[in-house]
Amino acid sequence: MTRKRDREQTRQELLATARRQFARAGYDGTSVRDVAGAVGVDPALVFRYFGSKRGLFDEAMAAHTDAMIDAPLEQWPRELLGRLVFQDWEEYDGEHPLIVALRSIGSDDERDRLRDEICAAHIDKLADLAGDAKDKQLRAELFAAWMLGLGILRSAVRTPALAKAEQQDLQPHLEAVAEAIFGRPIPGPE
Amino acid sequence: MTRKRDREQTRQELLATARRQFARAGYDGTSVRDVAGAVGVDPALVFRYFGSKRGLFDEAMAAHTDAMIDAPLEQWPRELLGRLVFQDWEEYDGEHPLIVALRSIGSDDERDRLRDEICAAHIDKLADLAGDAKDKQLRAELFAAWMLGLGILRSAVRTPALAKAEQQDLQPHLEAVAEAIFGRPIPGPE
Amino acid sequence: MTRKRDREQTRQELLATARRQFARAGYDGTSVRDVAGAVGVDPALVFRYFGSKRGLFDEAMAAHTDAMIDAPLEQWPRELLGRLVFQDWEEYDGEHPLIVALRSIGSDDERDRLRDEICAAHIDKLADLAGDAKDKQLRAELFAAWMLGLGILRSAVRTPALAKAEQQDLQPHLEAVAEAIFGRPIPGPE
Amino acid sequence: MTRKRDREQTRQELLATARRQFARAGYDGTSVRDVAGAVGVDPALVFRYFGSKRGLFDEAMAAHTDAMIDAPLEQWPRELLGRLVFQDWEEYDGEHPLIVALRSIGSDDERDRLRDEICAAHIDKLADLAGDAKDKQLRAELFAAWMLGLGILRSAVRTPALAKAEQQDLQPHLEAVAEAIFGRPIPGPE
DNA sequence: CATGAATGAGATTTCATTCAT
DNA sequence: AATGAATGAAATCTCATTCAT
Repeated sequence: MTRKRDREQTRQELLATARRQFARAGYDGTSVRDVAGAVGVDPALVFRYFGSKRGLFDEAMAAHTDAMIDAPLEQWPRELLGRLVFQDWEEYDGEHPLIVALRSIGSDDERDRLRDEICAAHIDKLADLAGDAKDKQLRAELFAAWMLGLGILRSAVRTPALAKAEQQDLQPHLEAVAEAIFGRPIPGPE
Repeated sequence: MTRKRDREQTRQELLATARRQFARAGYDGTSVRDVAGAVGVDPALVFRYFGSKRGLFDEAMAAHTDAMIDAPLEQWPRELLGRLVFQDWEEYDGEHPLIVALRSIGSDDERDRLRDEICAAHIDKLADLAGDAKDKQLRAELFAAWMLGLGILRSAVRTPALAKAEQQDLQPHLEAVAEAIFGRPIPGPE
Repeated sequence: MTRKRDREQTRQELLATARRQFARAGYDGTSVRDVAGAVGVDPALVFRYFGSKRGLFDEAMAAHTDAMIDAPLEQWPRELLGRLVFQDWEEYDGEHPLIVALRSIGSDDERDRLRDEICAAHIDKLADLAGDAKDKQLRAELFAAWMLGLGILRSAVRTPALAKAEQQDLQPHLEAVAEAIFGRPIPGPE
Repeated sequence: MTRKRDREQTRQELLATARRQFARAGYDGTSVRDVAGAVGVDPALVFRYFGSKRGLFDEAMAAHTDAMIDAPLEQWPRELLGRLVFQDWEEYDGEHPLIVALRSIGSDDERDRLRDEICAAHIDKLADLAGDAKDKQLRAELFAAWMLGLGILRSAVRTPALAKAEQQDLQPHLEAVAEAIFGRPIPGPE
């Protein structure tokens, strides 16, 4: 009955389970007991490894934010569409991690941290697509807003058309909207 | 010494306070005690009036979903922009009620209810703007996604450019994107 | 099975029980569960009434510090001997409350508070007995130290002779020591 | 990378650290983890070496009770004053070990053990100073009480005058009180 | 022998909620 | 109809301690 004594493996299992549970039920709706129980270890272990419930949450959510986009600027829109909207996020129980983060904001500090992360990771780079328009930043945010909205409607609200759409169904619309927002054509896949 | 014995007034005060608190701290972050305390009544009253904490939440959030848009079809985009993005939502402590709802989803049933509400109130009508395109519903959802994303970025994430933008700053972008999505020009204000 | 609903009575029972338990087992050795259980109420009630475990402790211990000595200066030594040494402290399970307090110091702040209380309640007044000697304060502390030591040896350590001594057995020694410390005779009971 | 493998050295370090921590924070306020951590070893080692937390405590506290006073009877009062009151107890973080012991009494057995230790080490011998008075034992306890009280007031409560007094400031008072208690002059130094 | 992964019990505290008055 | 005393469940977290490695 006693678990295999493999720290790293146990840690990873806890993180994976935490991701799913936090995604499904939100921060407050998930208890450390739940997570530990699902993995089959004692809740105390969670505190040993992650210090606190929040520590577990942060580490679980941070896991997949790292990966930077490494594509040429022109392909960012399509890349973001793929990443922010058409991932299946099965690790997060089909829930969009940004929404999980959004749902789990519990203080202004956390809100600020989330904003800074989103800006740094997604928005700032987009501004370059607007050339030297005076409202570059705004345009970037307009586009990011669309991505975010699409992600939410598709994965959280599960609106009928978006829920069953595939990425290629959106490709023409993507190009049209990107051109409308950035004021110049953004080439699609050649 | 005892409170004004005006049942209806107390109910309304409880709802108004609940709206603010739920918006600020989320469902789990708000306690019945907080709400009752802020109004100056006994928590037990909340249960007499609303049955349960969830009952209070539902009634508080439902209060302002009613108001239907009563404008000609062509003005829906602008109307929605005003309603979903550029409201100040002071009743909700500056927080977008859709986000409050989103943050408070605690079960699949609640998710379904939220979806149906959003579709009925905002999306279905938009589809008519797409004329007889075969992906009318999708286009409507694409546009709704943008609105939603804008609202979230502006009021919840508080992204810099959007946070200080005024509705008129977005008007040209609104027209461009609407045309891109619906495939035909949507006239701006006269 | 449900308790009589008398707030004040319940409060007093909790305080009385808390006094005994804290005295017997010290602050850390006593759990809120224990106290509430002994009174037959739910632990949550303790928090409702006293805010925290510390709140319960403080109120329980403060209960009997108030009573000020209202005797002429010359009778202070005998009075203190009665109060600090020859009380039976049955409310505190036979334990000297100062020792309970001493045992329960958990931080420097608490130490400081205890010192100030002891000085204000017992020591400062004693200084007047030393007339205008330049080390009045020191003499007062020397005498207070004796009282304290007697109380501890009698009630906490339960040293054989002191444990079974009566106040009158100490009276001659009290007079001798008081005179030795304050440099002048302190009249006994006439 | 692994610690110096000197069992005895590690034991001593653990004991020294334990003394300080127990003195500073009390028995309950000190965790095995703290002690082991401060020494840089694994907590499990503490259990190997000392069996239990209580075992560590007992051994740490017993360490310095041994040293017997090896002076002529007449010099005991002054000797005790030096030992019980004017030690700096730096090993115990400035805290009087008797108080540490007092604070850490957790059961009646422990209380009994402490009493026997105190009597054997300090009180019994003092009785001889009272000559053949019929209340020799009581007088010895009265004097010991004073020492104890002084120690507590000086090191635990940190009463102002005592906290900054030096041993020589107390010498005349010591002689006066000793004479008052034992009924005969006790010669001072030299 | 020593390590450290893992445990189980228990502590304080907070909440939604019920029920006697 | 309204109050507030009381409850029971659950949550986070800490500790002493054990046991496989």
